[in-house]
Amino acid sequence: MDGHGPVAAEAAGASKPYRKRKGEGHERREEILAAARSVFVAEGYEHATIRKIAAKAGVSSTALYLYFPDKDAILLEICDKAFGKLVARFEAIRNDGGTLVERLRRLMEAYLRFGLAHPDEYRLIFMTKQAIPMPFDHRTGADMPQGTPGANGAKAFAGLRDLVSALIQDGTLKGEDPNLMAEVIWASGHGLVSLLITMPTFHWSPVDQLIPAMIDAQLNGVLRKAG
Amino acid sequence: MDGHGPVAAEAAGASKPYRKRKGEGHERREEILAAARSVFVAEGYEHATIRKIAAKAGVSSTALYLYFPDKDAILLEICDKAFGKLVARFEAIRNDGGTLVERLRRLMEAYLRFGLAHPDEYRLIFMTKQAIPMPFDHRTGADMPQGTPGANGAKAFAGLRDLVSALIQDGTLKGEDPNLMAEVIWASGHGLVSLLITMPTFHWSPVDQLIPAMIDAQLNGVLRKAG
DNA sequence: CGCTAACCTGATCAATGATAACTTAAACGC
DNA sequence: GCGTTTAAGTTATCATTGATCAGGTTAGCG
Repeated sequence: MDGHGPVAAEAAGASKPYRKRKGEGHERREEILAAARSVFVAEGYEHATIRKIAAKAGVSSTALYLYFPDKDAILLEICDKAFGKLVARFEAIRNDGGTLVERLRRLMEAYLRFGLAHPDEYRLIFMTKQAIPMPFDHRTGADMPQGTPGANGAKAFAGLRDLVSALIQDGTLKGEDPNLMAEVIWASGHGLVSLLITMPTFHWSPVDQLIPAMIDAQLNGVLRKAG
Repeated sequence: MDGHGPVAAEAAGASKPYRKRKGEGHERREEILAAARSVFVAEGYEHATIRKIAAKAGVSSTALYLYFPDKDAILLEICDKAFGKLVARFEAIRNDGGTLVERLRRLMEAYLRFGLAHPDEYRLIFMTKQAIPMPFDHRTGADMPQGTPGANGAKAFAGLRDLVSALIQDGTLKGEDPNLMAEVIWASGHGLVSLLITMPTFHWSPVDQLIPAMIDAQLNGVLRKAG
């Protein structure tokens, strides 16, 4: 009992087929992802080991390598799916009512709250040395192949950048280069999220003061007249 | 030859004493720190293993545990020393000439450039899940015991906070709570540094545009009139 | 000399990510 | 039915990692 080996498929009673039918490996893949997800959110990145995930999925640890090249690929896929929700949220906000400035404000708040609500995913996507390839060239706008890990992270940035671009064009926002300004805005938001995640023991001001303070400071600093 | 064991003390020729005299263990401690530093900056945090450090120091891997409780303690001490330079820099800037606003601007730029110049140290202090204890209560101002790991990181923040406090008192800076405003300013700077470190493959605008853009945005957003 | 405490080592552990070689059963052709 | 192929999984095993343990050696003192 060393962590290897399959777990009795279904606790008690009749045994279910312990192996997928031919051509249905993708189901096992999904099961592994689900198991990985639960281990990952429960124990965090570092403690989500291959063996724990395998045990939870009811397969041997090696089975994971049939469906994923390595551990990072599994967790990255989970995180990228989580970011899919943020992208959807961004899309909704961009097509929302209200002025462009109001939308930018909501976008920033959505980003901050999302990061704080999913700290492990956020950390894996935006705070690990294993820099996500980011094969998406947001400068030329060339789309990256769908399904690429990190695609949703890049999409989210593109959403911000497009909104910033519109604000520059109608003269509301200072500066000329939408990429530069979007990078600055992103960085300031990222700074708050990542510091709060990394240093929970620091004596922070209440988050509900920090979030508007950060957004106000950025908007005031970046808009031609107070937002 | 498994990575254990002492390395021939001095490549060729007469052997030097392979053991420190009694009462001179602190020298060995310094040698280990120096070896750790060189491995750390050369190979980065993850690849700075106990065994590599020990080999470079010319002692067995076990010897490291005579002087440090664990691996993190070694690297943290190195990083904290590096941050000592930043603190000194901050102190110099705060006692500098120029207006308070000019000092704040220089402080921010110094922080950004320091982080980008020492990415591995920066990462270990401010970007690892192993949240530094931060036993320093910057709210009450109670000093933490000297030598505590992370002390210099906390000191640096205190330096920023005090400058912000002075700016609020003389009416130049918006807001009321110096801690809140300092946290916002810190976070925005940290965001830029950490993103640049984490995602080197992203198509960033040139750093020499990003740094002033970020500083201008923050200062404009946070000062009562444009800085 | 002989003792003691500081200094340092080799052997070893448990956990981790990953690979190689082998087994089992499902599907297909006949 | 019956063999063959091959997807699906397993067991055994590696190398590496941080860390501990029990012991050995030597400096320095009385």
